Amino acid sequence: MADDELSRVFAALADPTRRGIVSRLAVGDATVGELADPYDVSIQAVSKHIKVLADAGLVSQSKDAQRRPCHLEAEIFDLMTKWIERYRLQAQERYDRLDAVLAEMHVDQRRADLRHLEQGAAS
Amino acid sequence: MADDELSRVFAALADPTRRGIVSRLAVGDATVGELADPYDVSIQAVSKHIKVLADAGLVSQSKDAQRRPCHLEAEIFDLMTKWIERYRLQAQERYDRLDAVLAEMHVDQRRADLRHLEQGAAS
DNA sequence: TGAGTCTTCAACCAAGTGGTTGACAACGGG
DNA sequence: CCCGTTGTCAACCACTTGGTTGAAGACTCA
Repeated sequence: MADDELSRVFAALADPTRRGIVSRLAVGDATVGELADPYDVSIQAVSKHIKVLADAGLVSQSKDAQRRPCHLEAEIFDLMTKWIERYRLQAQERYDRLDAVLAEMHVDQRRADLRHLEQGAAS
Repeated sequence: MADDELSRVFAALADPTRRGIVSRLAVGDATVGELADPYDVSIQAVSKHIKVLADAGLVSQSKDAQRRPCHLEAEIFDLMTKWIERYRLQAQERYDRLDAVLAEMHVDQRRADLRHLEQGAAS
């Protein structure tokens, strides 16, 4: 994986455990232990997942005694959404233009049919 | 990487070369060779990238003699967008509620200040 | 048919990923 | 001050990934 930001964000979300952590954090902040609870992997593994999310800018951690409450950084989603929307819309416009071309072809075809009918009637 | 669809889509886009291919395809369909042209990796590597995108449902390929024109399947973007929006909005609402709470605290603080002032004036 | 073009398949390799266990740092409550 | 709790770091392992090269399949054209 390349180390640019967009790559890190997509890669971070390409794992169901990490997406689960994100969806849990959308409800509210939580400690590493709380986040690890639903999963049957070690707490160290979850700690690593959180590090990946933090490196991607999706999550931040603060200090509360020996606890490290995790917080979802929702702004970073915009980066993804913008990238996605750019190409989704671009592709959509292309399809719309294609539809327009096809519609125009149908009009032309109808005109040709009409001419053909007229010629047939004349002969 | 887990093999569920959302994971495949995110993982597919977690690579700058594959995002480049997607952005090229948003302009219009292209053959494997055309897609490989801008990159200084082998055509086989690009063919593999296209396979990853196809397995994620982001790209489809048709047949034109020995060519395999690639086509962007924009609908699959909706899957991601929906996932992202769900948690982005959920988090946003939470922040809005927090803002409301903070605003209310400020109001309470102003009331307390006011009482304090009144008491100070009375004493 | 035979040469040339476009693409994929197969085998291989270095580097990265997600998991483990063990050690340890940091902190709060008896 | 020690002990339990919380979390990270380090080393290791199996597996995946992104790249390579070489061969072969599928097709066109002379």
